[in-house]
Amino acid sequence: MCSPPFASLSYALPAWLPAQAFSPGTRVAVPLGRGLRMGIVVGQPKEPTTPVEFVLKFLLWPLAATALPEWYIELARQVAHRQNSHLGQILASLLPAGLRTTKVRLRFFGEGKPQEHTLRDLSMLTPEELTALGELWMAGQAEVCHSGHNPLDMEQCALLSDPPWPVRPVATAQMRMLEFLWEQGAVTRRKLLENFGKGAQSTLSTLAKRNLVSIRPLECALTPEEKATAALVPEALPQSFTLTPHQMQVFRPLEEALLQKKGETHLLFGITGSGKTALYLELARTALNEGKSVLLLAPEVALAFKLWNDTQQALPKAARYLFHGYQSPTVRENTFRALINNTNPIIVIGTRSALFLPLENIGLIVLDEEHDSSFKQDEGFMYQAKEIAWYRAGKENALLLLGSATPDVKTFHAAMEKHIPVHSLTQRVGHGTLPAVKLLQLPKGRISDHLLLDESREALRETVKRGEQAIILLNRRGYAPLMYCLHCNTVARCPTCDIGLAYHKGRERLLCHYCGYAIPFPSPCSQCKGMHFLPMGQGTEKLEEDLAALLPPSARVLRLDRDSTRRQGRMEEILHAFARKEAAVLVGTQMLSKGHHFPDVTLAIVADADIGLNMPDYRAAERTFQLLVQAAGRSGRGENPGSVIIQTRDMQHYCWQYVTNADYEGFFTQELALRAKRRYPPFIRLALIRISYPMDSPEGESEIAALGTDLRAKARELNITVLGPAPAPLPFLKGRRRFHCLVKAADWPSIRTLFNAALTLGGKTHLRVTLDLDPVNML
DNA sequence: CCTATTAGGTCC
DNA sequence: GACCTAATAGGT
Repeated sequence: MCSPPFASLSYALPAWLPAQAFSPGTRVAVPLGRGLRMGIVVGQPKEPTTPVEFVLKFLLWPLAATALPEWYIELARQVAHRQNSHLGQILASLLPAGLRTTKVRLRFFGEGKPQEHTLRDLSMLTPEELTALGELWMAGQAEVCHSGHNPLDMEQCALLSDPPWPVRPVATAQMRMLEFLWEQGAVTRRKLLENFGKGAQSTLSTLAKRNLVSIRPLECALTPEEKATAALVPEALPQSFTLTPHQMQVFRPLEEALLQKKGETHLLFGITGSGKTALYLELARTALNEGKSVLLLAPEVALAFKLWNDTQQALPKAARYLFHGYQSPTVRENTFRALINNTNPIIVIGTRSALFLPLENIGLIVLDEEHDSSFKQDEGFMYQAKEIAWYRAGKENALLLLGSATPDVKTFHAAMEKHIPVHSLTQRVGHGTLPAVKLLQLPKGRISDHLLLDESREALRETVKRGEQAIILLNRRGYAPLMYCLHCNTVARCPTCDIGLAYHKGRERLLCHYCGYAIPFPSPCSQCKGMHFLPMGQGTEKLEEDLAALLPPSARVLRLDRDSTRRQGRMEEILHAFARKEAAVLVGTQMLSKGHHFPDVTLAIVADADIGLNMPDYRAAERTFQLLVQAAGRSGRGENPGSVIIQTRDMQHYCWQYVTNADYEGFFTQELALRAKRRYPPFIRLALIRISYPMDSPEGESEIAALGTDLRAKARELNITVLGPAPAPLPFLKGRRRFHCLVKAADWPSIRTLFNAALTLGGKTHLRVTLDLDPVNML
């Protein structure tokens, strides 16, 4: 059952269709209660199990002639077990929306004109009539029509410009709709109208008339933006994918591992700019020649897109599919359908969700930038793509290749322990050498007007004067992270999260980065009605503004962060404009540190290197190291040598010496020693039990205490360490009070046992308790 | 005493 | 999630 109650229920095989029409994996319509539901046949017990306590209902009708492969159900079963959730729940989140609906019409081609039935119609027919239709179905004389042809579902609404929008402040309906689209991205017309109720249609058409919002038909393959970008690429990225002798040395053993089909995992440890992509593509070619399919995964859409374009160049004849979470449901559904029971060798390129496509006959799975935290989904149903990829590769006897310049400490530890073979690329392609790195001391305590130190500013001016490009990394979006009211000496805070509101100048809003709460700005202080505020600290928006004043007017500055890329296709536009040298400087958050290839960038500045270092997370140093090495790797990839400036308040931190020398192994050794001493992964298994209750619930506090006592008692029994429950680093969020329990154990099963115990002991309380194995986000 | 509202459980 | 039932509060 793929909608609540998500349970596995038993149904009787009907007389009107043979059993093979309902083989495992078939999507079926079944009666439930007095309605109809969509479900998936997960098995056929040979003999009736227990004596029947109730009368079974009949399966009504299959929703497709081809079933999902059995391994797919097994994969879902494994995931469900690990999450300890229902199989139906998992299947529901894996299947694209169109395959979960019962709103279909069945068309039967008998004698005379074809007859159409909805499922509700079918459930009213007599067994004799159904038998007649069953014969047509089995003879292939029937089809399933998805009634997605309603224009409401086929049109997509998207913003055409960034805020602030030229709308009168009194036009609240228009403003709300624009804000909604900004938050949600492109949505179907139905979704938009459902969210705004009556009058929405006229608001929408006004916005469309004023060219603020576009209404376009949904495309079935690529969105218009994607097509435009794909067409742009050859001129923007003239890259060669012929392997150098150095790359060949690494390619041979990997090729051999691929051909042996033993389901092995290998690590490709190659410095930034060493041409890992060329190796992936050459291996993909090998796999295709073997008649095997290939799955190429990147941590985020922009990088998946880059791989997509690279594949186009290197393997123009291969059948390819792009798949990621920002595609429209229709596009994703089409890809999903096309892959069911496909046996031809094809390449699928995408983000982590592409792992759950029903792609078969896989010879190679690549996880590029394997250390990236985006490979873990940490909301909804949580999974680590690396584990799923490992499972899939094992089942398919495919080669799983993990690639990174800064591997996950856990992966590298496994490699050092000889569990995974490592292949190193130690030279940059072409003339590129690794950039020289310089550390600069930021003044302690005092908040200065300018984020960039004189030396950084000078280096920036020089770079621009030479006609080269620079990138500046600042991991803080918005204009200012805090707004200080000069009248009552307080900071504007989010009412539900108690976090300082960040000022976003372009949007003319103060907003909470954790729950999305937004208020217009300027507006009077909520405490004292004062109108005088002092922005504190600097975000990317402010930096962009300062740079415009610092540099000659001819040197344009572009900004890449979550705000500037909200509109569909904007990220590609910005990256391509920068690649085409339409701007001299690109300012951005960590988005810009990842994988992009700009040959003319010779300077990378990390404006505030300490931001990530002070996070309450045992991986803070690892993350910072990875981020900085990746960012540094953007510099000096072309003919000219590059340099990197890192501004920090804490010159003494052990992280920096390894960053300046790009010494991964040195960092690894020190980090590992620290983790062994402090008992952190990879030496133990770490999990986080998140507990929260509504702020207005008076029972919460005592219930937490009771649960804590139970947990610790159970933990002693299982020989597990439990710390807490303690208030979470963000103690209030979205109107809930939040607590954490940090769990350290020797293995995963005992943690799961503990958690299940906690759930039953907790029983019916006001608490919401969730388990996060190997948490990525510790806030 | 009757009806409107709601919390809780079941669906095969 | 949708729907049914039992329990409860509020009104006549």
